[in-house]
Amino acid sequence: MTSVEEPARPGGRIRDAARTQAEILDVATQEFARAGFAGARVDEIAARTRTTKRMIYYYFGGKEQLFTAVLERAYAVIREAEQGLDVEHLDPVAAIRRLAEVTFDHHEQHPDFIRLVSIENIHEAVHIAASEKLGKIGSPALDVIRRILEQGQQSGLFTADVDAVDLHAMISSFCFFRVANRHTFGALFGRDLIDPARREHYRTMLGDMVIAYLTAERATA
Amino acid sequence: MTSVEEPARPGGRIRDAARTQAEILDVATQEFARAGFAGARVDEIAARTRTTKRMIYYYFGGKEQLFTAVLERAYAVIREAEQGLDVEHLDPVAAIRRLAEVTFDHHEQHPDFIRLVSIENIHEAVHIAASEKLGKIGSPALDVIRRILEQGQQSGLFTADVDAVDLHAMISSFCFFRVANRHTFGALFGRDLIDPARREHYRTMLGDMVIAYLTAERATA
DNA sequence: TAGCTAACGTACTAGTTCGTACATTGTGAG
DNA sequence: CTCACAATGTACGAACTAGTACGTTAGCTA
Repeated sequence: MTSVEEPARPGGRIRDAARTQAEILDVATQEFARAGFAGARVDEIAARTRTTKRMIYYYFGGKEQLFTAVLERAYAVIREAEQGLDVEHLDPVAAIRRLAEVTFDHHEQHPDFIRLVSIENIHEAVHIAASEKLGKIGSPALDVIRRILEQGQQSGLFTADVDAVDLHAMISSFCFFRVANRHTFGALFGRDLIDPARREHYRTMLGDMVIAYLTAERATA
Repeated sequence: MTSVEEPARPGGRIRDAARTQAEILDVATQEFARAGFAGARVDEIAARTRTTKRMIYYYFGGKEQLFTAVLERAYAVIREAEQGLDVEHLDPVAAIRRLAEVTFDHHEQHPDFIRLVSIENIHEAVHIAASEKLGKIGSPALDVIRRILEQGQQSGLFTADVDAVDLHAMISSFCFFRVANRHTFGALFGRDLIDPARREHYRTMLGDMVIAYLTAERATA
């Protein structure tokens, strides 16, 4: 989260377009994640900024476009994390496990991102569809998965014939659910999925699950 | 979904408290699922009912309580489906696979339920916490899982030392993600997780994954 | 059949919320 | 130094929205 924290120059306005925009995005991210799109209040966002509501409309055009901008920046962060993925030197099993751990860690560390994605799904991804930036950016993680999978399958280590997108879905679903559904799951089953005491347990469980799936003897269909 | 469809008696009001309440709940379920809690409009719910907004407040008290009532009924439906689970006669592997399939099918058939749960998580499960009905109802599925797991572990078939709650989370996460994140996933990766053509593929994948995890040789820690 | 009450409808209000018209000031270019 | 425009602030309004005050009717019961 690129947060902006310079103290206001005492007396007189500050004129810094980039800073103002970044600050609006920071606060808007929190507010949308807190209350959903409809529940978020433009006035509330403005109030928690060092600028005014006028600026939100000046820079972003409206509530809808602001939400889109928030989404775009949130996705940029995860793409960046995936860019830094360096697992090509590992053997396929270790590489997949490492990849799963990176996803696990990122989701855990960015609950606001998870909430934004949940919210965007309630709105059937209209903002992503409308965004040029988000439209056709394939995840860098996908390319990595593709290469590891190929290696593992050629060497005969991986028996499953999944493709990269499906494996990505499998890993994401576990990591996403753990964060997104934390509250209802906790309320209904009395178990906090985010409890630090169980963190390693779930992190290992995810890796075990994925590797077990990839390396299991498949019924000769 | 208990839907109400009797034609209105022509001329003159009908007086049927149960029917009115059920109809309000039906419409409210759709409206909340469509737009989230804050996005849902009480007036819109009333308009699509054969009764008026006054009745919503008469029977439910307010928007918040109406949402709670909607949640309560939605959870009652899934509990009912789980009650009908009859897998005790199967061997552990088949039983787990069957259980996963039932979850898979139910989630797919009740997208509104999934959306409501997503929405409730955005609100940090306050309505579940406030509800007496939803507070301490353990899922019937959990008991079933517990028994199957015990069987499988005693017979040495299952090597993993998961407990029922974690296995439930594992199965749910895949099924939930597939429905809940359908839109963003489709928009970003160009793959519709709900495409009927891939339904069997994912249904099998889930079973394979869970069984592989449960039966894999674990590293002797 | 009179009367009582649960069930229902109409019309309204107080407060909110997104968005904008208009006025103002900082600052870099020339 | 000044001038043009980007950046900013103030004040307001139109539309919406949850919730309610008050009046009406159906249908059971005594």
